[in-house]
Amino acid sequence: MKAEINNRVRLEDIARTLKLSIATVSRAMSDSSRVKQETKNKVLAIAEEMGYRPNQIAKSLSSGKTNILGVIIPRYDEPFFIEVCRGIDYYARKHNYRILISSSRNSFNYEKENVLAFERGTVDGVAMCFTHETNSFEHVEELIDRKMPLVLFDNINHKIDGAGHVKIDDFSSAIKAVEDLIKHKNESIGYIGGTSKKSVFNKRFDGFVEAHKKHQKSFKKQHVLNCKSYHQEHEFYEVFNFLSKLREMPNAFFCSTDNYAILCIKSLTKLGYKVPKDIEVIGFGNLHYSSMFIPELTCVSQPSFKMGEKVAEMLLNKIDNGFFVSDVDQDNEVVLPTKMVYRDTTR
Amino acid sequence: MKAEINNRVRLEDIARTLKLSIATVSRAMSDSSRVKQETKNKVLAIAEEMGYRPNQIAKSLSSGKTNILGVIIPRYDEPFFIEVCRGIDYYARKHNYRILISSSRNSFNYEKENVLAFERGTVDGVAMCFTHETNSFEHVEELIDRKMPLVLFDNINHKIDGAGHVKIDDFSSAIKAVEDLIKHKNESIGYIGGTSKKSVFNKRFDGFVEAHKKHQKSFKKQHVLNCKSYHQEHEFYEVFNFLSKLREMPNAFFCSTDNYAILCIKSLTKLGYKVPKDIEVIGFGNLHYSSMFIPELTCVSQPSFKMGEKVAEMLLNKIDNGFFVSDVDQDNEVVLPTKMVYRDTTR
DNA sequence: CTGTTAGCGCATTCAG
DNA sequence: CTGAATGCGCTAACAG
Repeated sequence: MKAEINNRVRLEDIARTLKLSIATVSRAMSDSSRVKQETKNKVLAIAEEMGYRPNQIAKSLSSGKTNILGVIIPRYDEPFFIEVCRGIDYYARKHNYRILISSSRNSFNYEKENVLAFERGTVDGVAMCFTHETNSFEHVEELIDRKMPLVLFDNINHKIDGAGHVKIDDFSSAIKAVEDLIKHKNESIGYIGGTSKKSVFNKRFDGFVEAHKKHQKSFKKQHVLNCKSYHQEHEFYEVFNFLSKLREMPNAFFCSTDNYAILCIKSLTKLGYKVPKDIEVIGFGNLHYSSMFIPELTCVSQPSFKMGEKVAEMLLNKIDNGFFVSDVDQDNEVVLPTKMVYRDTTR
Repeated sequence: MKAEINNRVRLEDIARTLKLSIATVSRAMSDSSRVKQETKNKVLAIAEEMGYRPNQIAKSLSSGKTNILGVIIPRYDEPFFIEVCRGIDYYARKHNYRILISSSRNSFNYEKENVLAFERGTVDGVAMCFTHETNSFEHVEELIDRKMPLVLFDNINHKIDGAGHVKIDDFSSAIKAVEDLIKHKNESIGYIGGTSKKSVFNKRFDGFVEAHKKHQKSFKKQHVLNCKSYHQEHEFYEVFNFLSKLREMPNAFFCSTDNYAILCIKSLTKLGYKVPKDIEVIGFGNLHYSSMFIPELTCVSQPSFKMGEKVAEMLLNKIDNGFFVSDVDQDNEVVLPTKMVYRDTTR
């Protein structure tokens, strides 16, 4: 009756036509060893015939599992985050999980809203990356209090007790890159990066500073730009404006993302400089399009996809093996290696 | 008791502490007019205090609504699809829906699997774009049979009865672009595009042909490439290889995506040609990074974000107003306008 | 091996 | 305005 109304076949319908109990049908569907093979076959056959689709919602309510991972990213339109999502998705689906992505639209308020949404029982665990605005952590601590498995990645400025952490060593990676620039006999090196509110950028800048220290070099404050804009166009103007006003141009630039490197190169080109002949540029990230750019970008390569896989692995571990356990490591932290990729924007 | 086990506060817990019935608490939570304001206040206050979070799963099972839209895209790593998702998400969240994105990884089998997953009651409607492999439509017809609101977008090679359709006019857009190239007095024009299995590409190619016809021009078969590769690198080699083997180079290229345009320009540059001085290039799509490329890309601008919004609008219409209804239009089809964006790869 | 029963947490009749 | 009872579709404990 009901089945005819909403056109959905239920276990009950199968049970009735087969003159079995719902329990048996349910067990047959989940291939329980406590059901005769013959019965299983019959159930499966009729289920197929009737076009049965298990109701995932009912299943979840009953079992307490949704097989969905919540993923919170600061924004959609940054290929890095999409790559991480791809990695999470890749690992998750191998293990019969799906992912539900929520963008925080670069806003702390949206981030909190996203966390709240995931407290409503729709996901079995949460993977998230903080926005640049995020400066307090009650929302994620609450997640932990509620025993929600949680793994943080990328922009981690604060270690959360009980959560997993997946990141790269931004500091060392930046040192490595800037050292290359120093070794290339560049007299002065500039830095162009994103908002200083974002810890990954700060760490990359710290690496920039450290590399100079290490080699007893100095850099000029006026060669450092922390962009405040958020949209591609505004960012471009900010970078272009900064560069066009420089009295003396550095011999090289270290940029905290590939995108800034591209904006930098674009601006330099407009200003009549040749990259890398006049000025070398190194980016950070190694997105797909970085190698498509002309000239092809030299950069620190960040394992975005692998980061996603690792995040998913830790998360599923927490989900399966209980809350505070992490087989991945004991610190609840994984630091992924980066590597330099030399292409055409360095000599 | 239970509440203490899984640490979740339920309506029952609130009801007990307030000496009210579950029903009243439930009504208070949904701001029913059938509850005294005073009671509502008390309920809301105590709910807040106890840290109540409604169980969305239970809610869904009971109400038959999940407030989730399923979105199936061919792949994650194509910015166009992410833009569409952003648009869907933007509209959806304004209306209290969330989206669950599933990638088909360019495979028809995965696509079918994704559809199947959405038949399990986790979503209220489905928005989808076919992969290039998709050549039969039983899976979506089944979705329709099961009364699942469905909206197709972008790569539509087959109109599905009962589904909504959102697309652009690939044919006319291509004609427009190629006409520009013809008007620029280019003697011969080449075409570089993606797999001929994808209808959008075919339509763009048809437009290429039509523009020639319209102006009594002809083009050479050897100036046409339908790429078969799928990964950026392979694609690059395929394009480069194609171009390097041409005996005579056309004066311009029309490319079926921005990405092919970039690969084309990159290859031409490597081969010693100047764009646009020697050869003009027009792309299709207008992704964010198209304007960051050097030289900035001239292209057909496709309203990706808006397409997403429209998709969500149609889908929510179908969900709210019943299955076969669509307030948007009567044909269950929306064709979004494109426009030419002139930048630096044309003269 | 199979059936009976009792929830999962909430919404929603139907009573009052 | 509030409460008691039923059911959403499935799982799982218990019984046989």
